[in-house]
Amino acid sequence: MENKRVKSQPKKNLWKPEEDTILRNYVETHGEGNWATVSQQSGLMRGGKSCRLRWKNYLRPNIKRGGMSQEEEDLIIRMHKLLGNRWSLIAGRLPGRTDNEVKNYWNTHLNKSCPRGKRKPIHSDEHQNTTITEENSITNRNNKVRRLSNPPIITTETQEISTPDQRLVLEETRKEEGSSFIADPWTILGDTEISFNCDIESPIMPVNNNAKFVLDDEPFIAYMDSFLLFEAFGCTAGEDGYAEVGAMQSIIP
DNA sequence: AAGGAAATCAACCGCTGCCCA
DNA sequence: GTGGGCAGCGGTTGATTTCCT
Repeated sequence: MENKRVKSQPKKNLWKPEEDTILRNYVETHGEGNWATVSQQSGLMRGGKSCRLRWKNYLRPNIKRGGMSQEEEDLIIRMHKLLGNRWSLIAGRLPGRTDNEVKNYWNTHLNKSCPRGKRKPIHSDEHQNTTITEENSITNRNNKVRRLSNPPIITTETQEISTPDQRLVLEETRKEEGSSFIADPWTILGDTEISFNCDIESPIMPVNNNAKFVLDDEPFIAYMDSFLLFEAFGCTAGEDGYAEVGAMQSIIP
């Protein structure tokens, strides 16, 4: 079976090792970008898009291949719940993973209402421990069910985080990027009700409020986090530059 | 062993947004 | 202001692999 691909001439334009070498050498010499001219200058009979995709998804340094870890899978699930099919943003939270890979992984491993099939899962032991048990919940290794969506609760002073999952995502972001809340803006109100004070200080939208969100490492990621945070919670900049809170219902089904 | 069904994933396609002249 | 070129993104396709009967 292994040799099928070798024996039969592929109809699709799969990349050959020599093409990979040419492209890799070209990019290492000239740098990324100008994909439209790569094919002409390198001699590759490929379109710019194809070259860009091949480089981005397979040849780029630090690309991580192989099965997703439990942590990565968890993160994908949570990020997808929060962001939807924004694969590039989700992949941005997974070092070494590409949007294409994340998308494929979601479609083949995670986006199944009724998991079944003849094949063994790639990580059968992991899938055994993490399964989507119903539409809005996840069972983790410890067999604890985490609810993924609850009706949002809005108060006048603070915005409620409708799901503990949303807090997990943002807390993980904080941990991973070395960001720090000067004062924890989160307030747990009950089992599933968590309050978040949306007065946030960030590199792109400084405000001087009681709860400050400071991202001091990796400016780009911090920028993205700020963006995500503001986008996710419907924050917009007010006239005075202060963050204003929009309707959270708009992002929560 | 053979054939069919299902799963996987690399690659392509089309659309959108940004940049620059 | 606008039109062309390019990069990036998400959706889709289809070849290949794997499993079951």
